[in-house]
Amino acid sequence: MAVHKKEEFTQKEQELAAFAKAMSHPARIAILKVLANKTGCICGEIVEVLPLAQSTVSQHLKELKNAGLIDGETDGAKSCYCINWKAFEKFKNEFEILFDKLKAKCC
Amino acid sequence: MAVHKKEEFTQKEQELAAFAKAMSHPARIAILKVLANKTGCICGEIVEVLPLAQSTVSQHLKELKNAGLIDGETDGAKSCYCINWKAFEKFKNEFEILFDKLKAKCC
DNA sequence: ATAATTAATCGTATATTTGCGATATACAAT
DNA sequence: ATTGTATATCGCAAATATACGATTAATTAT
Repeated sequence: MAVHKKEEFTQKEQELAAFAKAMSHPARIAILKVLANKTGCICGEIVEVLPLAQSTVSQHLKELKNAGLIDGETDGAKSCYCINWKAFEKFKNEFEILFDKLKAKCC
Repeated sequence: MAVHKKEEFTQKEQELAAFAKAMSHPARIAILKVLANKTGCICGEIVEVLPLAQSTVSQHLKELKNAGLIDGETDGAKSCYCINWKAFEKFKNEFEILFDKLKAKCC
């Protein structure tokens, strides 16, 4: 795009969009699923279950972390990731504010 | 990307990702807001409230329609759009299946 | 019939995303 | 000390997304 126009929108709109963007790739959905289906955090096990190169998975993890959807800490060779449920709660609420309360008027 | 890898993921994962992708731009969130805040469908009025060129808005509308988030019909010069609430319901359900039922185990 | 209005589409420039191999880094095991 | 293992980062190529102006198509107003 020639110029960025994203700044022209409201904070909430940008937040929701950024959240959605983080979930806009099946690999990242798959990663979230793996994390959500386990209690607590996961160390390793993520690269193996995905049909992608290790570097690619690492990149997707980084994006999810940047977006705040997951927490992750690296101690040397190993690293652990887990879902940031608080962030999901926030997203869910905003999503509901946006739509649920208006559903009665549905066409 | 050199090769498409999206097909390697499950149908559900791809659906959720596609849905999220449609909402991954603040302009599209803003459009959905405008549509959601009115009863029924809206003819016109959309281009004026967005800080984007008419052609750009039209493109965003097309993407939302392709993703199934909105319905739209064009009769000549005018066109009308409205939210596809059924699609939103579906997304919301899948989203909840993915996360809500697991929240109890939260770390 | 002509002009004005509305909205989709085309062509194009630029930015971002996706993906991988290669490399780097950090620790663990031998 | 050397080797192995796990993961992050770099650099690149290809695909997609974003944005706009110009054009087109269809309708409405004059």
